[in-house]
Amino acid sequence: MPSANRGLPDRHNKPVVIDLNAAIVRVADGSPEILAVRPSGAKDEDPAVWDALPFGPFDPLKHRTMEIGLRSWVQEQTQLSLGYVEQLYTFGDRGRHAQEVLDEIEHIVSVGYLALTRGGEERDGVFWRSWYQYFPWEDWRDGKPAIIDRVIMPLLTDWAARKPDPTSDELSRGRRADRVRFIFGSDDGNWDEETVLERYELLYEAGLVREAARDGRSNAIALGRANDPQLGLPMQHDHRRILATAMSRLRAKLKYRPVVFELMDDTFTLYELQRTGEALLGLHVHKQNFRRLVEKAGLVEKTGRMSTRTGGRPAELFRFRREVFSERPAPGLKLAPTRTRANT
Amino acid sequence: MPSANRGLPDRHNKPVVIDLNAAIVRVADGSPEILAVRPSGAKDEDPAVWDALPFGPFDPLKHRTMEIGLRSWVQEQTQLSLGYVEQLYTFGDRGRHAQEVLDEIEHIVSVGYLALTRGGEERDGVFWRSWYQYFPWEDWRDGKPAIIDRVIMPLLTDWAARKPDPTSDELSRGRRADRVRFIFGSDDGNWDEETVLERYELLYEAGLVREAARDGRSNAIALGRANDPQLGLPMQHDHRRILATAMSRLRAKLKYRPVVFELMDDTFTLYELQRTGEALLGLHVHKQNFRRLVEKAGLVEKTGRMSTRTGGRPAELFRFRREVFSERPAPGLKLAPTRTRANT
DNA sequence: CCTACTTTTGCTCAAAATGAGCAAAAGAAC
DNA sequence: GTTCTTTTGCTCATTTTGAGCAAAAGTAGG
Repeated sequence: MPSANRGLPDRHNKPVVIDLNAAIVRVADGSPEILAVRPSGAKDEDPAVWDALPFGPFDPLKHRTMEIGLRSWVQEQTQLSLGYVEQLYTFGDRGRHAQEVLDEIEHIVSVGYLALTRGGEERDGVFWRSWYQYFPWEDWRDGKPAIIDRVIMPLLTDWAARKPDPTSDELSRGRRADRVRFIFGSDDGNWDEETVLERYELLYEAGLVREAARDGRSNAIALGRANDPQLGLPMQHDHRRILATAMSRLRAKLKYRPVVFELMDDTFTLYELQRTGEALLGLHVHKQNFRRLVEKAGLVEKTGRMSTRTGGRPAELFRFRREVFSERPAPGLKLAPTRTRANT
Repeated sequence: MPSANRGLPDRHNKPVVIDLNAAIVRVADGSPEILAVRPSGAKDEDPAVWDALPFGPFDPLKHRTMEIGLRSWVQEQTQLSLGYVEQLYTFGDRGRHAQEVLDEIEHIVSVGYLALTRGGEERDGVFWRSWYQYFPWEDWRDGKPAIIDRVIMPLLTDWAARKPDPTSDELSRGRRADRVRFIFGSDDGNWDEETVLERYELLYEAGLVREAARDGRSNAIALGRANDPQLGLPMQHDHRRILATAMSRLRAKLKYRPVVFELMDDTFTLYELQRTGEALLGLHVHKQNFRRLVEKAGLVEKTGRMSTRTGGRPAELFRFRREVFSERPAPGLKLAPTRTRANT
């Protein structure tokens, strides 16, 4: 077999252990929710216990691919069978997991996945929570979140003014200010809803999230504030980072691939579709233009039936036009934010 | 420590071994090239020996992150220090690696990376090769590659007409025809240059690439043709799949992030910039519009100097405007293909 | 110096896409 | 009926896009 030769001399790798993590998303009535787990026995309200994403091991002997492995234990753990699944990123940082893991013999590499679903019950220890509870600054549907100007920007500006730790591989001070300015977009005009991950990592570096303190990245000035619930709920391990990655990916993908429909019921009104899009993006869009876009792109087709639960004029029920998959570049929702409020 | 609790009961994962693979890209004079390695001792011309991507182990004890590990042995192996590096995808399929690996005790998970660079010498066993030698059907710069109509489409059409193997999780027959039509875009009009990976996987499934035969996925009818050099050079392991992933990612990213400049010299003419863009996309773009786009996006600035090696009127030399990084959504080249040939 | 040739650069123009608002239609609630 | 709410249809100015014409500024060859 020609392929039997390897390009390089043999070597012995250190064995590691693979952890699969799932950010499972649904949208329930305008709220984008992700499935969280808590250690059995922990009280729901105990703030000292942090949520986790569902996660589990990858056993290459049991499952042919990682995705199959993921589906299998998600099913077991949560009684939920996943539809759309997409790999996000593989994190392998040493010391990423907190102290408790450092002295384990094994090294853990964690592979993050994004999954979309339409529903699923809660059970004890498994429940849905709005992702904006972990990322309060990401929801701009009612304008710029107050938390940004009231808490985040002051702390970040302060952090940017300080000298970076010489041991870090960070650049100069001016850079910090730049990063803050264009990642958090000091003026509203230019909020980029896709850079969720960059924002989280900035907050982590600046020591403004609790995970940073846990990992020994202390920030005396910010320390008190990092416990502020307005800075979002923390998660175990690096799960909040994985969630941020999932949000970034989903917000981007929405625009060029018809993935929203994985989250919709079989039939829906155009406004319901718009609402889930907005929920995910954390932004408002112009209603009439949204409708024009969706119809012209041929993403939906009329069912002929009407929905009466609108409160106003009944809305036509639509369904996803599956044929778009056979029409070349299957498009998404090119949602552009509206700047004007008051457009109901 | 609150984070010390784990969401789930302890479990014992099977240890696996992590392989890092690098698709290292440069563009030399209109040719997009990737760095390939051959086993030392193998003759360059021997077609029974397949190229590989540079790859190496990840040792979590030696390197803090996978990316650092990657950079380090790429440096050792190829004397090349990488600039831009981006993680692509983690492949964990059992049986993905050919037979020779199946009886190894360890399971291998391979993480693919894309890296961009400006040059670098060749050494024995390490050399640059146009990526279109591995993917001849991806270069549309001189119109639709003849190979598609002459070899690929007939074989695929034939394959689509046959019944899928009942053991596979494939769908019905009509689906196959659909997939062929819209992934390979039977009529030119709708070639999507970004779906490199989908096309490779289709060819793999249909048994039209040599790796498929190696992995035991036989296709009697296509078998003779899979050795046709026009179907591209094979690579060891799943390296051609990783390369396809890299091409897809790079072609997509080009359009929304200023990554081309990682491949350019310090100063360049606009046409040189266009040529590398075209080389990567495998398409032609309208010259005047390209210039308009690039200048209006503020991606470049004049240096004042001129280039005389144009053969015609001297061209102004430009440089990348680094400030774009501090101006919100750092844009890319929104290259749209030209349909008209003969626009020089 | 003059004449082709080549390539860069500037500009125009029609067609399509985008962003925003006005207003009629069709129900529910009272 | 009248009022309120929401859906739906349409218009309109502005930008963006795709494509082509033509002048400018060199080189190469006589």
